[in-house]
Amino acid sequence: MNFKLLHKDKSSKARLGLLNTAHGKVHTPCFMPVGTQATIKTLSNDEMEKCGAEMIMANAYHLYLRPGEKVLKKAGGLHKFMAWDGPIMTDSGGYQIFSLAVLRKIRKEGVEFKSHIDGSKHFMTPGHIIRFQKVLGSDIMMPLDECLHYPVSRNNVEESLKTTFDWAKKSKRAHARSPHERIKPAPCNDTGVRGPMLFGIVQGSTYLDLRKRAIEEIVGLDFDGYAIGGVAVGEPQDLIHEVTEYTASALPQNKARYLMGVGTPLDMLDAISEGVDLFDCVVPTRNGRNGQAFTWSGELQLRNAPFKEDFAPVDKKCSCYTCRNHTRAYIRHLFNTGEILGLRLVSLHNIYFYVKLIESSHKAIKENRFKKFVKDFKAKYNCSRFDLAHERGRTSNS
RNA sequence: GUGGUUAUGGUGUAAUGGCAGCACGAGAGAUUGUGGUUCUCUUAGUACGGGUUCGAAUCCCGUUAGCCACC
Repeated sequence: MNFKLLHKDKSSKARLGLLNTAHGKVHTPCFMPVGTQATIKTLSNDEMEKCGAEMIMANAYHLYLRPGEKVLKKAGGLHKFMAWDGPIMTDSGGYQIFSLAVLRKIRKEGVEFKSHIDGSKHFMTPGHIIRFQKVLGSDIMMPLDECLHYPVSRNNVEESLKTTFDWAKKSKRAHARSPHERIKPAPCNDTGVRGPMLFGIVQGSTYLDLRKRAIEEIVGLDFDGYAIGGVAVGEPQDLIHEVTEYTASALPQNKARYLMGVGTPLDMLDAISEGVDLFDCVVPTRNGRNGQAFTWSGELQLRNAPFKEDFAPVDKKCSCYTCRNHTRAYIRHLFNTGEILGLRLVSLHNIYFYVKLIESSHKAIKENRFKKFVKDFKAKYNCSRFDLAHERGRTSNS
């Protein structure tokens, strides 16, 4: 078994688990920082390890276009290429083909699209993408799927689900056919896992009965874990949680559950209490590069004027490198002057915060008080937002 | 001192006598299987004082300030 369920919280559906991969163990719930192009933007591997990140995410679509299969094969796989020894999950690129690439044509066999970089034409089948992820040496592979944006008609979802299911079957077959020898376990690896895992993806937009059907079909194929896809693609907050809760609770207990592309700290805590184990999201890094910091007392837009002479750390309760050494005023200055260090400092803090938030969740789940943990966190998180708005109101009135 | 010339948001610039516009800046917001990207919104101006005119950033007079040339 690749996934072991260790404990279930008694106050919610939250769970603790252990995911064994060819490159080491992953404690779930786990947040995976996103390193689309074989790098967590602006951060070094050393910094990621110090943050405590266990597994990272990369993207087959981007790496297929650049640097390409030839380079990655010669490099000896993605782990060697980017010098990251830990577990790596790779997204198939399904999402990118539908969000970035132009002129895409979906056929039964696969998808034809033009590169968003140079306009070159490509044709990808589910089999190609599985084989490429094996060249990468991915620990957890994702199959090609179709991710629809919200809102979308029921008819379109039904049609799309047929394609995604068909591609899931083909991915599964391609995985079974091709050998695993490209995975070389890390020297210290004691998980006994040799090959890559393949997860199945559940789509179905916000139609719960279609989700139900998709779950039955995908679970019937028996994947190593299951992903909830097509969530947080433009729908309102309450729908995100309704769909997540429904889908998570209908998935098998003994397999890892991965909520794709989510989310904010609040989204993650809600999803954990609904029984989700894995997350990836660009928010801590992308928003970090735009000056938004996540803290135990709320979100800060560090470019905002009130921080001009604020010589406190980003978060008093945080012990990351950024908070131990620098002030809000300094970081605001770096953003205002376009200095690269600003992007790095906030990205670093946000990743550290996300990892620590998840670690605190582990403790709370173990002690069966996760529901209260979430309630307390939310109270402080929203309270701070109010305080800041209140302060702003006061300064503008005076 | 004399002659010439110029003066438009914080900055740089538009506007045959007829709705003062643009860019940057500044202030805020958005971003969920990556956009260091982009988008949205807000802010703020005819140097000062007179005159001509239905109507003046625009024409006339004066003041102030800057720039150029000549004593």
